[in-house]
Amino acid sequence: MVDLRQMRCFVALADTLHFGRAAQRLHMTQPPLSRQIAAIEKALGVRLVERDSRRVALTAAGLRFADDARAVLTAAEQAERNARLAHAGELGEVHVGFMMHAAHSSVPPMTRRFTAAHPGVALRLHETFPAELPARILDGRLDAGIGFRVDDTHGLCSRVILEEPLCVALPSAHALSGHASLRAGQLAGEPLVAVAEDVAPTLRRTIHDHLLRAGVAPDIRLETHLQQSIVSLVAEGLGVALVPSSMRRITLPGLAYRDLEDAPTIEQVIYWRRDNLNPALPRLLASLEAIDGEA
Amino acid sequence: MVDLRQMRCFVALADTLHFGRAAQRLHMTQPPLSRQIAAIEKALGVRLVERDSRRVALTAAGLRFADDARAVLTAAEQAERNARLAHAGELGEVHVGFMMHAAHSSVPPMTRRFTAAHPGVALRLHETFPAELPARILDGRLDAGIGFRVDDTHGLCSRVILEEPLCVALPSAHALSGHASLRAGQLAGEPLVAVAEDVAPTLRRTIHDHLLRAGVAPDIRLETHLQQSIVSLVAEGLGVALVPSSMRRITLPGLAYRDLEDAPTIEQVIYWRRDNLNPALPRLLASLEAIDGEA
DNA sequence: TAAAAATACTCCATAGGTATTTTAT
DNA sequence: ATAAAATACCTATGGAGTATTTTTA
Repeated sequence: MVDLRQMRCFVALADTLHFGRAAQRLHMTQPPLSRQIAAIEKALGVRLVERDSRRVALTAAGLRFADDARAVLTAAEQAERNARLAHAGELGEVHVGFMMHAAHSSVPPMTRRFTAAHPGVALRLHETFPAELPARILDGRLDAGIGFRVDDTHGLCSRVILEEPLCVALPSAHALSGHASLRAGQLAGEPLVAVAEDVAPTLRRTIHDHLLRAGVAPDIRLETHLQQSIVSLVAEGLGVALVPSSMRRITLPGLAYRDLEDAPTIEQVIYWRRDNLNPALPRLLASLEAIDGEA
Repeated sequence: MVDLRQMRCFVALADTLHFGRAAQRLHMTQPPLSRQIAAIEKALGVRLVERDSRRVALTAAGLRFADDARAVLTAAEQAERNARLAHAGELGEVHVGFMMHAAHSSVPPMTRRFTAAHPGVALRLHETFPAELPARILDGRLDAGIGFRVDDTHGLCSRVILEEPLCVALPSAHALSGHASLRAGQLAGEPLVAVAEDVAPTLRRTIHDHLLRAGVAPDIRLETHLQQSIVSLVAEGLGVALVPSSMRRITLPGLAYRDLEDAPTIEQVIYWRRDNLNPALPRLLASLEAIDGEA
């Protein structure tokens, strides 16, 4: 079979149409070049060059092979370059799962920074149910996940990327919506909408503790899996809720948000498998530095 | 630089993820394969495979390189295949120039046959002024030309592909158009339209001789370069003409054709450079066998 | 006759083989 | 203890160099 060295020989000859000068360009002498060309023709069983002592000309097959060989050579160079780029984390893809509410806080600036800094790496964003995130990271389908703090048990690393206060989401027709800001105590007796315990235990506990400290017994009437669902239900007048401030980007008819005085904060973290060796992952983490506050 | 053999080694390893089995697939033993992989990694300066005595796994760069290497290998195989096809005249292109009136006789069946029989060869048809045909064939821009017989002087070969009788083109308002067919003698005194002497000497001479034999002195009033122009001028009432029968395909308002009794025939030939080594040219010539009469 | 490609012969780099060691579970 | 990759060492194929011959305009 014809190898790359032989293709390089042939391309040089096709370019120069002169064995001596082609050999010179290849940093070799003429005789081995003649032998390589002969070897190629023998391997293919096809005459590629018409030559006599005065003239070297490509046959139709030679013309074709020159083109194809050039393409193969550039593809081979590209393969090497790509391998180095992939190793440097500048070529490839990163799969990031995120809980939907992050789409309104950390995800947009992260995406802008990362794609600008590393145009060769495709950032694949996957909207994912909170409960599925750790599993998909552990089985390798995702490189990283963005969501609420998670128990760092099973070989996952994490880093806080955003800390935001909770605020109150309430029906705009609600009596309390007349106030510019609310205290936890004012929520006494209100039916609450919150995420299920197993979906976001930290958030759930934060809300619980804050209300208890204000002497309010939490009365959770409805549980959902997504922050989206919470505000939808609130907009329908089915209760009030404490949600991360970035949810304020989502506006719905009948829905109002109010600041919560002395609001507890909730952390948004990115986590990934400690032994993930996608070279683009460190680049992604770097793009998340100092995003806090930018959102 | 990484060569094709090394790429084959790497692809086998990427496919099997096992040095021993990959080596087996490559018809070699494990140690040289290990060395080849190490050599690739050294050449690239990039780790492509994470391995220990239990597990072999590709890195991100390795995954990328495996894909690219596969592409390079198939491109290399394609290059070899293409060279053989081009040699066999089954891949490439043939450039054929033709005088316009051949577009209505030999060119259509030739095109149909050739493209059906040799789908890999692009048949490039070039409408060409008669005077330019031999020059373009001699300088290599055309592989072959289709037109009237030409002097076989300068290293050109030719073959007759069609022999067709002349017929009379005359204005439909002309008195002679009342006859179903005409004899040469009836054209006595009619102003004639004909191609210029230097454009198609054979045709010109054939017409001339035929009329003279019938005792008619040719009265050529207008000379053109193309058969098209002749019938256009005839349609405008500027004279009558003797044209190849295939011109009857061209109908114009005011234009009529009539058979010519004892009509002389004119040959259509294909000619090419004797030393043309386009392997597709013999295929083209073969496609022209027995076209005579089919048009 | 001269320019250029082909051939003859030599040497060495390297790919592959066999035997063995190292490594991690 | 075992399966599998790495290493050591050897052999031989083949690619490149030098010198020379052949070819054709």
